[in-house]
Amino acid sequence: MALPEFHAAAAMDSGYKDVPYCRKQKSLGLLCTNFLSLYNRDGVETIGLDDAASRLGVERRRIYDIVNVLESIGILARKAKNRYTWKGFGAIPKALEDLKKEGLKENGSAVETSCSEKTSDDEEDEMCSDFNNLSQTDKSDSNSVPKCSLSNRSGENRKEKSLGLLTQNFVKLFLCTDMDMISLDAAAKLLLGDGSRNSMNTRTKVRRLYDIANVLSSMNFIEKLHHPETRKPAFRWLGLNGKPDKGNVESLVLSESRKRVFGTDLTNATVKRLKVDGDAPSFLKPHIPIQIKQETLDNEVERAKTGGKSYQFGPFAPANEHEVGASQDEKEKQVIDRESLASTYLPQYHSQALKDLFSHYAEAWKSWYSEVDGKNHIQIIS
DNA sequence: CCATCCCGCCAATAA
DNA sequence: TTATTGGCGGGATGG
Repeated sequence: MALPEFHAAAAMDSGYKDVPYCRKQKSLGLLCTNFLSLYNRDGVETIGLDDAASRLGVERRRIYDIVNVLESIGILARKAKNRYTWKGFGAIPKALEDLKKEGLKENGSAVETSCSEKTSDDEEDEMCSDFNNLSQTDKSDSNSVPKCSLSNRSGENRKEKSLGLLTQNFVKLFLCTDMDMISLDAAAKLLLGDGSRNSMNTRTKVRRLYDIANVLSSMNFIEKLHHPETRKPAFRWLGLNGKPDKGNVESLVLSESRKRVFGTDLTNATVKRLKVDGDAPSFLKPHIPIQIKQETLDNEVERAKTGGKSYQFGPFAPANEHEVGASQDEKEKQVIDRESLASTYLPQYHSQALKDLFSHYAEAWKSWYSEVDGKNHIQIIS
């Protein structure tokens, strides 16, 4: 094990002026999009972390980030070590409703903040509604002080700071409160157990929130915009649809907001951020061979679906045509690595995939509507 | 400037 | 113990 390394130093410059770096291509948001387009096909039921990492060309660590937030929204579920189960977008409505219920119950009916209408109301400010923990996975309690943690011998404390939980709390903020535009650092202060008089704590929290916001944005559950009056950037909850309100048809799917344009390259990876130091041992991971066809096209992002519904439901329309090779994806481990790595793996989708992806989104959203349709679905504020 | 947030060290946890 | 998971925050990037 360890490093089988193809220290052929595949990537790493060596003469090509290629992309200097470009941070955007490595964002969590893009990674999430790629992750989704890669696994949101029919036939996928389980996802191997190693597989995901190598196919997406990123380090393991990144996969954990993505997977954690996706799980907190119900799209995935941990099945076992190195393995997650794909639940699909259809599981989201329920997950959100549960979150809403939980949030509402936790804090004693926080009603609303009818504090007049401060001209150009801000976002948070005071209001101490700590959406603290929620799950106490400990059963054999054996007398546990009802007191709030505090000196929690490094126990649940770690979990309380998990990305997943933070994500849920962040979402609850939108679902259970009347405020619909929240700035990250408002959210950070608000979600901080409360205290949070430390700037450092907040800073860290905000960093995490940025991460979360990025993946949620990539799925269009929230959107970043600037506060009308205040230049302060904030996020708005879009929910399961891109923008409800009035039966306007317009864009049932992401209007034209893509914020993060999906680069021309569907895979992240390749090229690291050069270290402070010139050289670079660079043999950490087998990285991805620079295959990437780099077709110079597909920048029209959300094309697809020309007004009509080309696909016909089904959980998710079959990616009409060819393999995907996701057939044997149930017993192996990380055998694939080396071999497949050398060959081509990644981008066989490209624009085609993007089209499918968006079509799928459209269908998925429609089906969610059916589920929570007339009922008292999630609808915040007014 | 400063809002964003990637990278990856290294500590908890699980096998 | 080793392998997985994943906090955490330095500091680069992009506006």
